Amino acid sequence: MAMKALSRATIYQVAQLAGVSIATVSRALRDSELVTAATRERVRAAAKELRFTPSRLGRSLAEGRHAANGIVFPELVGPYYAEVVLGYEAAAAQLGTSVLILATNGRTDADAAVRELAGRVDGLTVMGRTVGDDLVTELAATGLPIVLLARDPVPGLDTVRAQNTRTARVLAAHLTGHGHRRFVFLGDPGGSPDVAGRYRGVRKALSDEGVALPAPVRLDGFDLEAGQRAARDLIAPGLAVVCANDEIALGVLLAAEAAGLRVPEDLAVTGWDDLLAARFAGLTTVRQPMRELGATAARWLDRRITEPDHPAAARRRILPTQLVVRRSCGTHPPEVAR
Amino acid sequence: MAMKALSRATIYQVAQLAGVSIATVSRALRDSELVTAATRERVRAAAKELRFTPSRLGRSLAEGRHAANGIVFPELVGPYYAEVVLGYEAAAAQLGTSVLILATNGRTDADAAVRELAGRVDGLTVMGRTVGDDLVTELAATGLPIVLLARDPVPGLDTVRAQNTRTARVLAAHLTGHGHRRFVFLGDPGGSPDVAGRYRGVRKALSDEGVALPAPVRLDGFDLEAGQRAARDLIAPGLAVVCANDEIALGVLLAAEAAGLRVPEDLAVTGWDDLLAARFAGLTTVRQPMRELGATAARWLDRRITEPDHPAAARRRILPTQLVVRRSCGTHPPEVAR
DNA sequence: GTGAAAGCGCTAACAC
DNA sequence: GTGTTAGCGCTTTCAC
Repeated sequence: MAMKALSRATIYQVAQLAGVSIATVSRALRDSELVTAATRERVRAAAKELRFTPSRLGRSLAEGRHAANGIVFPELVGPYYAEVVLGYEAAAAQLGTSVLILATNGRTDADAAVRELAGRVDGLTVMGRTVGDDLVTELAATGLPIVLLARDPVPGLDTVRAQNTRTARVLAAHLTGHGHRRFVFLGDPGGSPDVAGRYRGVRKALSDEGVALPAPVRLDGFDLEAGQRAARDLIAPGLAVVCANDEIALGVLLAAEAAGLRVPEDLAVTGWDDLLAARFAGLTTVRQPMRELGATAARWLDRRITEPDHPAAARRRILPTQLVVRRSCGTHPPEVAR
Repeated sequence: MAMKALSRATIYQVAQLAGVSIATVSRALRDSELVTAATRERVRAAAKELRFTPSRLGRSLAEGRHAANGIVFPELVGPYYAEVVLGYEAAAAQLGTSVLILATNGRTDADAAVRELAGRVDGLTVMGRTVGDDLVTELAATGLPIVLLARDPVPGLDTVRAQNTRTARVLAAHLTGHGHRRFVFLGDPGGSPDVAGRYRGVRKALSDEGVALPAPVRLDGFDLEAGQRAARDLIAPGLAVVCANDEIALGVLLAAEAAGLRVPEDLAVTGWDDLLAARFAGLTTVRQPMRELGATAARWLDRRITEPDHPAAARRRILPTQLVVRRSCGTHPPEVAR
């Protein structure tokens, strides 16, 4: 009987108890073919009695790998990033690797935090507006596998993103189809590559129809309050407000209600992401495959990690997104569901 | 000029380049007082030239600590867990530790995954319905600091949770105040300690007023679809439907609409969590301090890790929650805002 | 089949 | 002040 297991047992103790060398313990526990069934059993029993679990640190140091990878994202507020991270974690777990998360979240020392993270993982997924391309390039140059997610491509690196520009054009066309001619875009294209793409798409579709899209209205955030504040001194009857994401759009909806403007009769509003709230707010928006974004990044990264000798060309994938028409974009025939 | 930095530099290379021993490199880079300014500079320069960053593995192995801790949660679906995890990450980052996340998410090998995670961290936060108390106790017995989050206490371990029972009583009283007398509870108390507390509170408050609460209606999930399905063959005029969380409640709302029942005239519905969608659905619910839950757990865990010699008694904290009255619970005077 | 021993990259005693 | 050296806990040649 083992008396205590307070300080974790090491491979040496198991070896001693089983009457073998540490090498044999290592082999036996890893199901190597080079051990007798009898020895294996003896070692197993000893390990069990001592409640032995190999030290991750010792193992990683010896193997030269962490069996973990990291994801860096701007913030976990709002369901969007959460869903992406969940998809990532689920895929990584399936591949047998642990996940370290890092939210840069307006942190001033984001670079340092990412560098630190880089030292703990076999590869890194870098999302959107977190750190600059220079750091990404620098880390990639050290041989660290990196996948870019929802972010402008960098030569030589895999990139996964969602369709922005094209669906934004569809969205804009839908709005002009409703007869809208006066537009504003709420959100900072400089704040995220995704938003930049959406802005471009809307502007393009509008200019194709001879409608001008003013410069984007930059907000001090991506959340509901930011949208609400901005909308207050902006909204007016006849306007179509295209928002960078759903939270902003929901803020606009609240502001409109407060101002006594009806949506969509007086004001059209659209979002992006198709959050749960969008459905209940009757918000026209664009759905994106959030989990799939995360899962794809995790799988690609794993491939880069496990096949380092396979320096395949950088891959790029753009996952499709989809316009979801609800009430907020204009008056529809009655059969249009919520 | 360093020619390449493809394979990461080690402390030995820096030592050689600087013409000192590895011990001096270690000291210089860690701002030890035991090095001349001149030496320090020389080492710094060499390290910079080689783009040297100490190996996390080597360092952790030598120090005997990971400088990381983990959080285990059931799933990241729904904004609730995401917010908790964000609060956790933010607090941990401030304390200088990395965060490993693990979503058990219905995984059958949750125990194994948690054991594996336990080997990578200095401490663990275990949330809700993930793994059993037996495993938690076992891990705690090895000396691993553990904090329980949104989960029934285990002797000797710190526990952080949100107020459930008491606010549930307030909620139920509010409903009877509206005149409701027929109730159902949607959600499985066995599926989460939080839900169990909510059910207890509602039942208690009702029985205090001589109203009986039937056995809970167990769902096959905690999401919108589950609520929708369950509501279909359940809802009837005059019923007050108390839901375990907002997503279920939102599902009920959709089912009610489909069935041609008006809320709150024909049917009262309440949720729990105060998701963004609840606001737009006019759903009466209970707000909980999600980020604060995560942040508190992270801070408590850090304290346990950094002060192992301080075997303070197990702490328990119940963070307050708050009833948010909207339209769905009953007809209100006009001044009740959304 | 099994053991001895050499690392993996660092930190921290202990010498000088 | 700086260097030497012994670990930290494992994996993996290389002998036997």
